[in-house]
Amino acid sequence: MAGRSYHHGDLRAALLDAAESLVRERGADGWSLREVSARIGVSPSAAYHHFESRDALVRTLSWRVLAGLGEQLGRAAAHARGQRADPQARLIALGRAYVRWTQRDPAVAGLVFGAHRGEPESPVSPHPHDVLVAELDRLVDAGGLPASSRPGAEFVLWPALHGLAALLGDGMMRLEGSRDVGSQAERLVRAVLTGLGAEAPGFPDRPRARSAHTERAAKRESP
Amino acid sequence: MAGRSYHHGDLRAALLDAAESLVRERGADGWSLREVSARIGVSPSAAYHHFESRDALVRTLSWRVLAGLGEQLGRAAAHARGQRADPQARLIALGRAYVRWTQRDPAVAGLVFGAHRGEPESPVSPHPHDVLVAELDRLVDAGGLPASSRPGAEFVLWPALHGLAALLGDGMMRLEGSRDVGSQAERLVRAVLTGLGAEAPGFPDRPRARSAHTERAAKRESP
DNA sequence: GCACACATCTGAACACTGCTAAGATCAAGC
DNA sequence: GCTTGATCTTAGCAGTGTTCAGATGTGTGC
Repeated sequence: MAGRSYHHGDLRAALLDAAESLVRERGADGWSLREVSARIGVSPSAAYHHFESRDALVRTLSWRVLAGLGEQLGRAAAHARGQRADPQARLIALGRAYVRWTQRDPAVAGLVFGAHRGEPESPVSPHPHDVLVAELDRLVDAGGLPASSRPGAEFVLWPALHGLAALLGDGMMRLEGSRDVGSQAERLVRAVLTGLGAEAPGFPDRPRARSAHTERAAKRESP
Repeated sequence: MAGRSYHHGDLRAALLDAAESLVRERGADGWSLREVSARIGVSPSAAYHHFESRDALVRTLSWRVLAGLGEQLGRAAAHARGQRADPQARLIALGRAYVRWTQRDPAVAGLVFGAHRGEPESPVSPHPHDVLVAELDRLVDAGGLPASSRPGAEFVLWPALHGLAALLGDGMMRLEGSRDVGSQAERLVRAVLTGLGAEAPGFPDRPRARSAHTERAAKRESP
């Protein structure tokens, strides 16, 4: 579109797309910026008018992917079956979707997991973490988790799910057959939720944890 | 030692040491093989007589680090206080040690977590995963976990701990104050263990998971 | 309809990387 | 004391991220 001669219609998006394809084809690190440019038919230095550096491109791409994952998780939770009978059903569906995503796209997942080294600034919306937080709140409202266990619960369930996804994604842990992945996620979510629910009301000095994302969001709302 | 003129006494170990220092100083990716060689005072190509490639060096280093972590975790579990009163104390100590390690050495941890992409062959001993498995078995023996919940329990607790370590390590999750990290690990371990313990004996189609490490070990024992 | 300003992209170059191949240097065994 | 083999070096290749001066368009005000 928009003619392909000198000015490329939307080079920024094209770069991100090409990079994502390359990641999928050759792994999180098996590609170069020059290759991305060449695939689009543009000079190697063109990318620098849209991204500060290669790292910046990777970061931006990973934001895009993360937002897409957030939407997926939200949909998965919304369409969870059996919510009536089982209040945990929505979070289980979320967990299954998270883990399945890692397995469907291990290279992209690896890129995302490795791209956020200490840089909390991320305009990701909806952030997967936020989706999980919302579902935990909803679980409390539905009576599936005692309110006394709620504070900081996301900092138990989120790491658990993330760890499962990460280990499955980079091949450090393997399951037999593709259906088992979901079952494993379900077992993990169930165990964590019932474990949290069984906590004594005044659990020993509950730590106040904050995700980098939440931190940013909080800062934006109260300037 | 052994003269420093032409033949370097133990270049292989020296390379690993220098690489580890560089990782600690500049992050998991902020260094080059040439820099490692230069730091030792050796030509850039010397490393190739001891490692097939840069990746091979990284892999070997991460094995070494992982084995060290395994030992740390074993010691932490062994020296856990309050085992008498609380059968979960050993695993909690292990969890605390795991998470504290990530936080003490985030760059090295990042290297280790990112180095095992699909390559399960790892002569790591004692592997952290094995230490955790042994502690779970011991917990069952001590009556702290029903035997019916034991199968595959490591594939719930291990991801949970790993996720917490990974998120804390790369800055995607932050805790306030250094003591809180341990408390968070404790809460997570407790929740997972009591959650697993509360499972109905015939939990829905318990998946058979295998870690890459266990797989290798099993293969070695039954050829 | 035209000149100008601006965003966009190119070409050439720099310093650096992982890696290879051929040869120099040393230690040890006959 | 010579030879063998391991160990390290020198030189160089192809490819990388990044920069910068300049070419090429696109749109705006006249």
